[in-house]
Amino acid sequence: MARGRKPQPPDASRRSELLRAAARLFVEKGFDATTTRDIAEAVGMRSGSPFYHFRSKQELLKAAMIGGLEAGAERLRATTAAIADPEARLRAMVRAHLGNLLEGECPAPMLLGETRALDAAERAEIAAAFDRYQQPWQETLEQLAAAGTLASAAPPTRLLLFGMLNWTTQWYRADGPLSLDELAESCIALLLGRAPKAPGTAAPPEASAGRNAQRNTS
Amino acid sequence: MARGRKPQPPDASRRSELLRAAARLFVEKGFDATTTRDIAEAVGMRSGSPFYHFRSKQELLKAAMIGGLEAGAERLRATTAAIADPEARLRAMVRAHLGNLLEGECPAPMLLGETRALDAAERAEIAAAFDRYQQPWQETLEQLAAAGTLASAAPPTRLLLFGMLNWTTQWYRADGPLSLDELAESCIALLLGRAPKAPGTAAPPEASAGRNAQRNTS
DNA sequence: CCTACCGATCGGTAGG
DNA sequence: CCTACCGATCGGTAGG
Repeated sequence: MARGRKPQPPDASRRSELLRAAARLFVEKGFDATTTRDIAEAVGMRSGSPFYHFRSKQELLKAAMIGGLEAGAERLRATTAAIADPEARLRAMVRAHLGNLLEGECPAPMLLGETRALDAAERAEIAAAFDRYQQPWQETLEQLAAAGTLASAAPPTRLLLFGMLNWTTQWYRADGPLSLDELAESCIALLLGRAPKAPGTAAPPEASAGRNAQRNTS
Repeated sequence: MARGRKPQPPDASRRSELLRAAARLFVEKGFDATTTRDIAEAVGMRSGSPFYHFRSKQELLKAAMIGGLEAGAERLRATTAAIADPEARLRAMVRAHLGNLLEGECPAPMLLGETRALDAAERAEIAAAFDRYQQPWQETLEQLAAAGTLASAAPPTRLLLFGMLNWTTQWYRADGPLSLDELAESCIALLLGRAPKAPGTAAPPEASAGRNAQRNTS
């Protein structure tokens, strides 16, 4: 009787520890700037040992992205499937996606740019995982368009929405003045053409007094 | 009489050749994956020569970003300043920004993530250049909000809009079915809560038949 | 999973 | 701006 939790060949838990450490480091420092030694050290291994679990650094990235996307998709489905009203469902999806993104649960979209380092076949696998993640979104957008709540659900809409959401990783700070709930509400408001209704989001129109409070990059 | 076009110390044209090559390569392959040898070769120099013009690889990145942002801001101002109607002005700004971004004129926002490689002082300089680029946007958004055309111009609005626009670099393909003008129109439509009015943007609500035509990543 | 190590590459510099 | 080069780092492997 070994001490593993589940009966699996080498040591499945070490493998997923490596994956989580790799994902975190890739987000923090980028794929190229993260060394396999960094990853090994983060889980208490020696420099050569990650290669016992993964053939290459690229495979670590691929596995981390696909794993993260699938976990995120599952979380999305779980918090969303039971909601019948499309607007309420979209609100929950936006909130869940921002959580995936900004609370460290599924930073995969932040790593999209790093797939440059992968070859075509690996990129295709990742693109398929992204497709699965996006599936429920298009459906909900079309329901909203059919109900007249959303002006258009033509293809660019979903991609522009993801842009709005995913770009938050470039400027949102958890210690800033905006909570995740308020941010989600702002996204919905912009998308549906309404003023945000959550408390505290609004600021007097003249605002400014030192530009904006949020960290200010593009 | 030397053969330079302008009377400047070392050789100003070689310097800007290096900057343009560096910007292009950094966008293509990322900062870390681009070697100073790549950059040298792109302008026909030997491996050590870029360091005659720039102290370090980091300085190349910093100069390329700031130069690109200032050129882009100038282009934005030029195509925009004379337009009095705020909605028409925003439309022109969106179109100009997408041109900066996607037609290779000012890829600086695509390099935002690469500033990880820089130290705090360099990042601050770049943030200041981004601020200057964003200045005219906030004003126009506030005019639109005051006129009731836009639901809210509170701080997140501008950042969410930039997200929508900047993320297009992750999925837009010039050889796809969507022209830049149509894309700009889609952005405006989403922002102002209207159906896109340009020709060809719309697709029958059921669309699909193989997911979407645009390259499909988050 | 560790020890020991290799081959290649890279940013940067000396010295013209 | 070139030649020649250094020191350091890095992904990956052999061989247990």
